[in-house]
Amino acid sequence: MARPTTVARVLAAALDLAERGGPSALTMEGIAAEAGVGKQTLYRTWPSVHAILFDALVTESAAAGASESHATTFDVLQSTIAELTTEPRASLLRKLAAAIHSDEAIARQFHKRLFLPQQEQVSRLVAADGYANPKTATELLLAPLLYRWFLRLPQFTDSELRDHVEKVRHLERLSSTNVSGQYI
Amino acid sequence: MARPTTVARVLAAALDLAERGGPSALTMEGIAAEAGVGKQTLYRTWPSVHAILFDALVTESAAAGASESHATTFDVLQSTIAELTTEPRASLLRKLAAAIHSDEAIARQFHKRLFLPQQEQVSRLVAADGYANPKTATELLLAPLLYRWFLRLPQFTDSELRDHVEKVRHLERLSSTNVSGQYI
Amino acid sequence: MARPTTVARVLAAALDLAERGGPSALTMEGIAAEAGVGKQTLYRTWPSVHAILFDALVTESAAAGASESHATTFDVLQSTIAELTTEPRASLLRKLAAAIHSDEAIARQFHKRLFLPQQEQVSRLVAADGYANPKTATELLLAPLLYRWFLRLPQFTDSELRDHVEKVRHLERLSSTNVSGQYI
Amino acid sequence: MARPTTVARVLAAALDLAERGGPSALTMEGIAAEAGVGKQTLYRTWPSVHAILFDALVTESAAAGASESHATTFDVLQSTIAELTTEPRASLLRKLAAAIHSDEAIARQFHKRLFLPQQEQVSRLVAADGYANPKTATELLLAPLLYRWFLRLPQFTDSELRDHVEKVRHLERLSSTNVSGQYI
DNA sequence: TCTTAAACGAGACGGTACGTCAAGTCTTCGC
DNA sequence: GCGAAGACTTGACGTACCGTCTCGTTTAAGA
Repeated sequence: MARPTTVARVLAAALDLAERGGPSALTMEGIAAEAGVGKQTLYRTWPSVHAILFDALVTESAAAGASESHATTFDVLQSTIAELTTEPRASLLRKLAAAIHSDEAIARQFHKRLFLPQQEQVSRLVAADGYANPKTATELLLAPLLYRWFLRLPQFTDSELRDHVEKVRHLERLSSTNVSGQYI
Repeated sequence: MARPTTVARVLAAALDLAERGGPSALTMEGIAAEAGVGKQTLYRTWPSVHAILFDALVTESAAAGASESHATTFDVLQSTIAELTTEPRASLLRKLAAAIHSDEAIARQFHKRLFLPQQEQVSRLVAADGYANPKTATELLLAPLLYRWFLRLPQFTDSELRDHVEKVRHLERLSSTNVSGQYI
Repeated sequence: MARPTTVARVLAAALDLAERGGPSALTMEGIAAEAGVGKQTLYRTWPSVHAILFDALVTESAAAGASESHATTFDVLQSTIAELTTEPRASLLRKLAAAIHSDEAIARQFHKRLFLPQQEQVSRLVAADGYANPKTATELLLAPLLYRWFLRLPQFTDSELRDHVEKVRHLERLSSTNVSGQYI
Repeated sequence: MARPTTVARVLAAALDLAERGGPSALTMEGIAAEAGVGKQTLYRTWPSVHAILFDALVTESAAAGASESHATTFDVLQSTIAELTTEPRASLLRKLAAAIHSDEAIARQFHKRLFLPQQEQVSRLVAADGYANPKTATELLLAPLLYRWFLRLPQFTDSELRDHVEKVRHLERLSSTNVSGQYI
């Protein structure tokens, strides 16, 4: 519907504002002004600021990430941390995260479009590593990262992250033992 | 500064609105109208909606919780989940959580006034249980709960929660073994 | 420039909208949508809504009126009233009348293309009736009609109109007497 | 409701804009900006631009006119013409007149608050002059003035106006004769 | 007991952003 | 390659809250 150049200008403006003005600058009016675009053009294509942010994030991922194949669980988590803390992505994510708490639909979108891909990457590696319960292992691996990001605590350093991965690995080996006899 | 009856009316109004209208109804104007109070009365006592919410949450805790002494780690986590999902507390927490993402000061307040008490309760029990690293154990226990709340995933059922606690307990026993030699 | 079918569709759409939606529905966008035509097609042929309305009025006159030869002054005034009060012409005229007050050019067009013909028809009859001052007589005859239409007062009934015409006729006879001696 | 100083600023701004920018500048946003006032302040007191214009006109009348007692019919009509042609009143009236054609409620307000007082002044003088039908005489006197204003024709000069008044006076004397026998 | 200063309700105020509508211009694509 | 469809910028609409600021009016304590 919208012309490609217009879309590009809008998403670039969103990224710019995220980096320069912080999350509170990410308003429909602000983006329109920054992009040199009418408000109606925004509303014609995106129903809300959040929709723009999703597109901006996806675009930015496509541009930046460009599918590096991560070798290890550690690498994926490390790059997840990078995503959560590097601007402008961090600002966009914060803004979306705020919206998650007022609108369940946005929560679903966030989960599906932004979080699941990350999660599945971890899951695949975890499964390849022979964990007994890849699903819970993935949660145990990722949850503390998100927990620290959400509460704005200091993130894992590389060595802490390494320990964290090791710990969960051992846990899962233990679990598999458990399942096979000791506790059932 | 403010009269006790006024404070009570305001906090009650905040709780009412949280339950009835969802997080988006929690505005200064809405609370003032609901409480039958002038806006300036609100601003005289609280600098922002968030400050009111903190007070409302603390008050509600005092009224409801009234310091049950939880015997086990499981019980504490179970009641944490209840807090995260029972109205009106859930709505207030969502609203605050949203603000966390736009204001670091609120994040600190949230962490200090609402989250740390919970965390320390867990920590004490965990330490009493003889975990080698109570701090990381606490994080491993709590993070998945918050993770699911944040992403609005289905929360742990009682049996899942029991498994989760067991898993972390074994992990920490293993870790302590590790530390003493096997893996280093 | 525009194809005859397009022109017809546009003018028909204008008449339709005038009848159905009242004067506020007569916008470029509305007419384009109603006619199933791009906006640029409108602007290519007509510079403004008003231009379309003029064309629609002229077309409608041609279709409806088809030049009945009115015998008497009374008949002409009666049919003038009918024009001012019968849809869809009434709505188009109201819309144009509104524009008269913001744009002098439209006032001139209105006067020249829509009002003068009416006026001259009256003038001819009045002159034929032997009035001393056909010009002022015409004004005295027409002004009250327009005055009532403009202020949305109840229009002349047939008998009131008959009295009105009689009164002006006598006035003019008196005037001619005056002119010939009594007051000069 | 609104504070007197605010009202004064708003009405002054409306008069200023009418004089400087023409009728198209008389928008809610424009007035708010010119008056240095929030839009909500306008909407709190007046439902529309037109309501502001009515107030501005009434205020301006009160300030300017200040109840000159007109001696003669001619004087009243002369001052009516002045009102219709002197800025900023002329611009405000044009703007209102435009609205009359899209909204009947405004027509009623216009008639009641702005036109009737004028009309009654004429009526009183006409009745004092011993006209047989003061109501129709008033209409005959005023209609041509409004007619020329509406169609933006040149207004009556003083001498034309004098003739016009004389003519209607004679007409009415004739009418009274009629009524008493000749034509009934 | 009376006064007096504060806290109060009410809500006007200047702002910012919302989401919508129409104006008039510019671009793309199908016939 | 012309013209219909419609995307574009602009600007006004009317609304919701923001945080500040008067207003009188309680209300509670000290004189």
